[in-house]
Amino acid sequence: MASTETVDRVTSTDRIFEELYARIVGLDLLPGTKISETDVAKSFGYSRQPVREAFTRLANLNLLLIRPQRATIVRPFSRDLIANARFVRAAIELEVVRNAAQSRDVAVDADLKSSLRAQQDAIAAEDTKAFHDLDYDFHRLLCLSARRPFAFDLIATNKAQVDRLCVLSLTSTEAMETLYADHKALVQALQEEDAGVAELVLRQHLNRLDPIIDAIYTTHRTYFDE
Amino acid sequence: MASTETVDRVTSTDRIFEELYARIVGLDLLPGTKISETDVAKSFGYSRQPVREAFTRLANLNLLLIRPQRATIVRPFSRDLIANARFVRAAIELEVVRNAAQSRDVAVDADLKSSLRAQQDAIAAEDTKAFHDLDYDFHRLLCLSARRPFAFDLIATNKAQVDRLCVLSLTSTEAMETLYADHKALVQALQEEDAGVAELVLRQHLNRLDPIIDAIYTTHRTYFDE
DNA sequence: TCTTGTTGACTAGTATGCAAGTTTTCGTGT
DNA sequence: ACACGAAAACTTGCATACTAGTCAACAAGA
Repeated sequence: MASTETVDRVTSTDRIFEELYARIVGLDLLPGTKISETDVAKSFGYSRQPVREAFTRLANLNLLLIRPQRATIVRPFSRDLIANARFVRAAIELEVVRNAAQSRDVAVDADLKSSLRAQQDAIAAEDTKAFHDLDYDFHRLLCLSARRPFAFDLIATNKAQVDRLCVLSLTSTEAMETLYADHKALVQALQEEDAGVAELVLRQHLNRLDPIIDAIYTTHRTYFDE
Repeated sequence: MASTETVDRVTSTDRIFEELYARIVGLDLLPGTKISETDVAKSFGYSRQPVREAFTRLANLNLLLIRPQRATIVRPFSRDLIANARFVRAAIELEVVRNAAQSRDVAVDADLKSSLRAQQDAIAAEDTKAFHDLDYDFHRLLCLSARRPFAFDLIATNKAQVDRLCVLSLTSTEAMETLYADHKALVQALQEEDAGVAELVLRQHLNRLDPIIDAIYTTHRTYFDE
């Protein structure tokens, strides 16, 4: 989770963390699921120790809930935590686009444009998975454009909280087109160095999650902790 | 570091973490200092295990640098990391005051006012330590006022990176008065629900660190990793 | 004197066993 | 049948031993 700048060396802990992270965010492991250090250790063929360290990392990301002497569970959704994650992501990304609008790294412009084209292709192919990946990359490029690459780590962390929820909601073609339009408008605002418009577009973009999250809350309340 | 909402139970890891955290941020442990799991374990009377877990927590906060099979050191200052921490803190806190200006929890107003008065007292007494604590509390109150208490966790985390640096710079009475004036102007802007002014005041407030950090960089370059 | 190779004292990563506390199960008494 | 209590089967927290890799000191050679 971007704590060390160099790759150094991949440890058992890293492998276990990556695997569990993907399974939790991909809802392969549902919220509330009990998950035992011993069991995971057996299934991976490692001892409890690296599993334990992977668990603490995941708990730091609010993906696991570890309680002394009690079973560790995949953290249920929490409207508070989701609101917090969205707040943080919005705060960071808004400052990113404000910075980008004022002093942009034009070397990234080509990548942004090419990302937009690829997004169009994904929409034409109705490939929601590809579009999701491109969306991830687009927001990463925004941070690069503002010369704040590190900022994307925080955005990604908080995005994961919400993404885990949104797996429950199928993305329609119209939704993708809306998001694409936002992206396009955002790039244009940045090129025109109009921080005000960029901020407005981004706020609207991020707020599009509101109805989706509300809908999931009503249909999947069992996965929430409230 | 606000990963679990309930207090649950204080573990050995918690105690070691708290102690080391205070010593690192207070510069009792200087940047670059080698710090061994075994030695710390001995001095605390625990085994390596809880020390190890405390270390990983501190590494997550960018206060320690852990490298496989190499000595763990107190993380040297890094202008990049400091810039990052300041960026994140600014982004969060700006969004906090914008929210506060639009819909404020008036129940916190009394606390803000009383904090301002206490700050005046600390200045009169030339008590920099007390003022620093009050400053910490003031910014916490701002988050409460915006109904975003959790946001302060992130602010505090990133503030710590910078605070660790600023211990090297003695706070003068004039500096305190400037900061106090900022605080006062900020509260007034919030009461007038003027988000624009509040944002400007806060940006200026946070930017007052610029010359201080530059000065420390020139005078204490040995503590930096560049 | 300077360079280089070897050796030994470090380091963190991992495995495993025990302790302390929680949850579940199941049998007993009403 | 139901309530209750004891015990067994879990859980994580912590201690300790071992492994593999890094670094520093020092001796031998140029």
